[in-house]
Amino acid sequence: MAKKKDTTRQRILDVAEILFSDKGYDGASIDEISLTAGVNKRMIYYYFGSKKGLLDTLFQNFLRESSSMLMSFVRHGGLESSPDEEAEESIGSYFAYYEEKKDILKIMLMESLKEKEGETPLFSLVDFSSVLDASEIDYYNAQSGMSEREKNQMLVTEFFTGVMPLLAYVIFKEKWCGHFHVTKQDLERFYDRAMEMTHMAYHRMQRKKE
Amino acid sequence: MAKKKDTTRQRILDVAEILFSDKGYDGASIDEISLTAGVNKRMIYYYFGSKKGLLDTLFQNFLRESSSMLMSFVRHGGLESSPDEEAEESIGSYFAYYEEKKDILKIMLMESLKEKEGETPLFSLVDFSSVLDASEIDYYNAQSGMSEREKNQMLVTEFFTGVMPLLAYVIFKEKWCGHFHVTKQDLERFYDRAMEMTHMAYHRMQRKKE
Amino acid sequence: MAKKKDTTRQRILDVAEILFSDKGYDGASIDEISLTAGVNKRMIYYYFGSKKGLLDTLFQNFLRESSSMLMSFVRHGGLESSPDEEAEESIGSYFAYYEEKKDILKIMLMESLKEKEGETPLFSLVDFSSVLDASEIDYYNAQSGMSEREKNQMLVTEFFTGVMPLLAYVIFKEKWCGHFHVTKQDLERFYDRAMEMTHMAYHRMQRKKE
Amino acid sequence: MAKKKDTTRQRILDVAEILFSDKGYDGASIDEISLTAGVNKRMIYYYFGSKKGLLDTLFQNFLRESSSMLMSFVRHGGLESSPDEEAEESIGSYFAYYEEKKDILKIMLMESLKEKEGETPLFSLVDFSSVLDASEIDYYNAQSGMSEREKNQMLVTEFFTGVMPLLAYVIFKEKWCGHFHVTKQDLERFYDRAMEMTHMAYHRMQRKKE
DNA sequence: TATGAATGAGTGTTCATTCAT
DNA sequence: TATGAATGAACACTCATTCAT
Repeated sequence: MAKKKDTTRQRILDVAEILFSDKGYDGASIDEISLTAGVNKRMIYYYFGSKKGLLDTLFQNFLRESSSMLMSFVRHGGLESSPDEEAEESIGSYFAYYEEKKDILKIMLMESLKEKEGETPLFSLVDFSSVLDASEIDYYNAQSGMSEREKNQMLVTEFFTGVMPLLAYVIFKEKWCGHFHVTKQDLERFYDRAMEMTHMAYHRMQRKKE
Repeated sequence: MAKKKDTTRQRILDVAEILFSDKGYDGASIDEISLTAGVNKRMIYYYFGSKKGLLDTLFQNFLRESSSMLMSFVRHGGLESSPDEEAEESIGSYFAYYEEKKDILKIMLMESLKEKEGETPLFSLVDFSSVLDASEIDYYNAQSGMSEREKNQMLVTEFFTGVMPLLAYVIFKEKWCGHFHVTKQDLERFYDRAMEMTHMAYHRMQRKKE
Repeated sequence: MAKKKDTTRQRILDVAEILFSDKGYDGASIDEISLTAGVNKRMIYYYFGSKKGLLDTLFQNFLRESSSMLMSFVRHGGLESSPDEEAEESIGSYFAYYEEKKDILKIMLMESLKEKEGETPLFSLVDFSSVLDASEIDYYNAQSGMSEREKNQMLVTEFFTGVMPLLAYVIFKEKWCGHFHVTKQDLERFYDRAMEMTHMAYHRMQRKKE
Repeated sequence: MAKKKDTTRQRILDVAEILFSDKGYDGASIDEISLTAGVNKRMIYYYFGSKKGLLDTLFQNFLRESSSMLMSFVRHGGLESSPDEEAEESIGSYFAYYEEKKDILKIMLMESLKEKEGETPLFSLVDFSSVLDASEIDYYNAQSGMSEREKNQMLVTEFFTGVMPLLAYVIFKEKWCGHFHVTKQDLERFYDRAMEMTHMAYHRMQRKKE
């Protein structure tokens, strides 16, 4: 049914994701997006209202998709309550997901760096409060047995020593290989090892505590 | 060195650093920079040739300054060969330096995210080869007793699990506090603790090995 | 006459009258009209062919309505041949009619100000030739006993010192009250008095002559 | 001195006055103005900041010019305190001034018809409060011996039965001649006669009263 | 009667850069 | 060193109108 109908809209979204990621939101022009997508410029305004509306749609689509991942992660008690093998697997799926979504993640990082609005889209990657409703949060809090302080500590640790390195890795992978003359396979080994020795070591220790 | 002579030039540099940091290189216009700095637009071209030249000057000034820090770090054998207290101190000075230079660091991150040019200014933060000459590098390599592979592993670990978290912290500090409703002091404690449990734990282990 | 049939068409006309009056013909867009009227944009073209066609329909509807008023006015010999009380009453109905139709009158004034086309819709307010057929005009001319010159003088006097002040009054009423801080009631009294002392005084004198 | 310097700016103003008058503010585009004036489009923004700024400049220039006329009119006690011949002469100069400034007057009328902003530039034609300072107004009030109510009555009478007819006359003169097939000379006679019998008659009566 | 999708030309505005002095 | 004036190309966005169904 929605075949012919959605191609134009979807083609715009696909092209916008690539161009925003490559040149930044400001650097990519409506003209270039419409030209690359092979659609009339006006169609972007027909479907998304404005350039900002196009960006917001990209973000919302991503959040809708990724929220299920974040929710299942939270519901299963995070990494700490799982046995080592499960945790590894969970990490692996995160790794793959970030690889797949690197374009939109890069756009989110870029937009988060701007000073103007209070919005910092990147925080949505670790902020369940935006994806769970109040009752779920209460339930989770009760079950996890963590104080507010412990929860904040966990968020900070996850974001700055877990998410940010992974984000940087998927974004800078190619450039690093080119600059430092290493193969992709080697870089992946180095990165895995680095995370193993730092962030993963911390998670292992946390699990032992319990 | 001259005084009157440099005020115009320096004022341009100061304003450009702030505006590029706030709005991005593309987002800040020559008109706005000259207006904010209170100088004639033409002066920017007189001193820096182009908008790109202005950005390059900012980067070069930063690299000239920070290279001495990186060099002394390298010459003393990195963190591994130092006793714990010295290492702590060294880390502390890094922390303070990044705080102070957060504007230019943010610009470097932003520019590094762009796809077009091969340049990734952010890598200069860990790449001694750009700051040491060949003979020094040879000497350092011989002295450190590290294989090429070990050196690469170290670079990756430092960049992704050391530099990136710190960079993210100085850049997102204010925004994090606003979004998650924590005080600056608390966030700093959380961040310190996070780094302690991950990156610093790894450094401690490295030092023990030797 | 049909009911369901005319709602869409009529809704478009109603909205167009308001929006053209508020923002001018150029300032009001087809998009806004269709959105406000809650009808599909294409319907405007179905019913009126073009934006210009919509405007023309508004004008024609008004002229069809007002022509009967103008005709009865002319047939009864204008204000001059009536006794004072009838004249007063006639004036009063004009006043009320202009109040009621101020939106369309305002549009006619706006369009009359444009230079391009030869059309000056506002003139239709005093030009019986557009509303009477040739034989009626001949009959009227013979009966009134006015020369061509006297007729032209009368038209000029009516339009510039009768119609224009009334038009300006209904259009600028609200704005005048806001700007000069007078109540609507006071303004109406001032305006009535002004017309009494100028235009009405002239009509009284004309009646006395005969 | 200011010769070469002012040509571009002045040429823009001249062309804008004509095009705004012919096609309306919305109907005349920046492209057309710059093209007709033979200047680069950007120069309009260089000198006036925006299209609105260009319009405002036109209005301000007119007000600065005409304010002296309005002030001298007010200072000499209006028409009422002058002998008949002087009054006639004063009226004559008004007539000529409106003829000369008909373009800008037409723009002011057009803009006054728009609903949006509270501004009604046309009112400035009779509102001394915008052109005199407080002490002058007080002096004038004391001297004229008019009550607030009498002053308001006078403003209303002047605007609706004096200014509006004259405005309509200078704006619609050509179109009237074309539509009703009368010569310019005849129309002027008709108009003069109409004003003589209405507005001027009122002024004569006012003067007699005193 | 009705509609969602599509179009090309045009809107006001801003860009980094250069000219002449 | 400094400056006011000028430029062409690009920017995001809107216009009245038409297509296929």
